Amino acid sequence: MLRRCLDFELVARRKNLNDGSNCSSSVMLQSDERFASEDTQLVPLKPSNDSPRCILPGIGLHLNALAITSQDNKNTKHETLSSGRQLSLPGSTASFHSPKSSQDPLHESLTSASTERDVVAVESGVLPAEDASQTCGYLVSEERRLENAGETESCKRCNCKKSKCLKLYCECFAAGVYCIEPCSCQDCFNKPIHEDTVLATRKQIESRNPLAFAPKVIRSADSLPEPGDESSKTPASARHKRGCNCKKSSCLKKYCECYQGGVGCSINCRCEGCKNAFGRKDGSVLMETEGEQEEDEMETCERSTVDKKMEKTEIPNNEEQNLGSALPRTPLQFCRSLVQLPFSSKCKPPRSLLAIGSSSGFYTGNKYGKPNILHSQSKFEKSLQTAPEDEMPEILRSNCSPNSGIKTASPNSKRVSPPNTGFGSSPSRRSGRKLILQSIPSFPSLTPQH
DNA sequence: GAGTTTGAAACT
DNA sequence: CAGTTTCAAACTC
Repeated sequence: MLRRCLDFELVARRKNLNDGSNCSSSVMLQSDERFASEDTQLVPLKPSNDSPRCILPGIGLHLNALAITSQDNKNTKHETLSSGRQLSLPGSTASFHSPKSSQDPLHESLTSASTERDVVAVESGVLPAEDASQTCGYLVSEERRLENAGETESCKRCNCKKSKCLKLYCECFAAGVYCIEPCSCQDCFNKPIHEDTVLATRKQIESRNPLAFAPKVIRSADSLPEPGDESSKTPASARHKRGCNCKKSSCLKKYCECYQGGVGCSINCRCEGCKNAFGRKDGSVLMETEGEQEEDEMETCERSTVDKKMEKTEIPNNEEQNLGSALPRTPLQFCRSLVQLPFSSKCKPPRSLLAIGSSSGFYTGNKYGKPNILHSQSKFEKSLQTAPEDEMPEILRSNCSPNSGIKTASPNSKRVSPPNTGFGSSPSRRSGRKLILQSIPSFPSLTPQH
């Protein structure tokens, strides 16, 4: 069901966005396709577009999906609802294997397949109406966001010089997508042409750290919200899987992965002087709407929890003001529950976001500043909330929750201990991975359940 | 745009 | 596993 919901969401967006800016529409479409492809376990793709990162479709999904989608979007745009003409390529693996010098072709093929699926699903009415309704708010926002992105900046990707884009230093590689045109990397091996190398490297990295390509920000299972049940949302539900280790940034800058992911620091963090606006390691939460303000206002951080509570209530108001719209207020919980922020001016979605989820759509190149992230997210949160969790890999849920989670890795160690974890069991994650890497021995059992 | 800072990733 | 180095993003000027 969850998966279906996501797909639906995507589809809906697609439709809505078709008219939107190129960027947005394309992105959205991509995501859709991506999902579809995942379902089918197709392999993938390569991101073709410029803004794969701008929008991440969701949860648990691999970035590759995005990549794929980007092109897909384009394709879909035209074809979408119409015919499923497409490719001659048989979608799946076959396409993946054949490295084509030009990425587009590959993409196209992959995309097409997925696209069709989406369309079919939609048309068939497989998706529940509910989903659609939930998605509405999101869609609207998304649309807006996309527009903004298109207006403002073009998405930028990696800029690797020495890593050959084969290490986690490379955002593209870390996200599981191939580098594409927008990248400014040098000696890049993260391309379809070097598929073998990429896969081998990934395997190597995963052997060292099975969760290396897993979403960095996860939501704990216990916080799984019921759809529409805001009360159950827990601010702390989203956490960085491994925790940060910030020393100087006070977790107030994007150097901090927790902050970058829009989540609060947790007990897993080894940060010093944590002032994370999304939640401090000690459990206190700063509710400032404007993250930047927070930086300036140290006092705020020092406020007692009581004060903080007060802030929480206030926040929503701020949002409204900022947005100048009728956006629903965002309960504190809301802010935190969602995961990622759309920080980037560059359209690059927080990595973790991608994984987590659904929210991906939210992040985008928003022109809003960091703080805005919250705002924008809040818009969608309601509708989206359910999705993220759904997509969350079981493994993450069960093992990675802030409390139990990855703790395998002691709070002090960065590296995640190798698998014995139930990592492999998570269908969603698996599927995402599959898209990218055809198959990874280490996760044999993962299979998308539909 | 160049240079600096930062912290994750990689290495020893 | 701790310490160090490398790296590229984030940030500053």
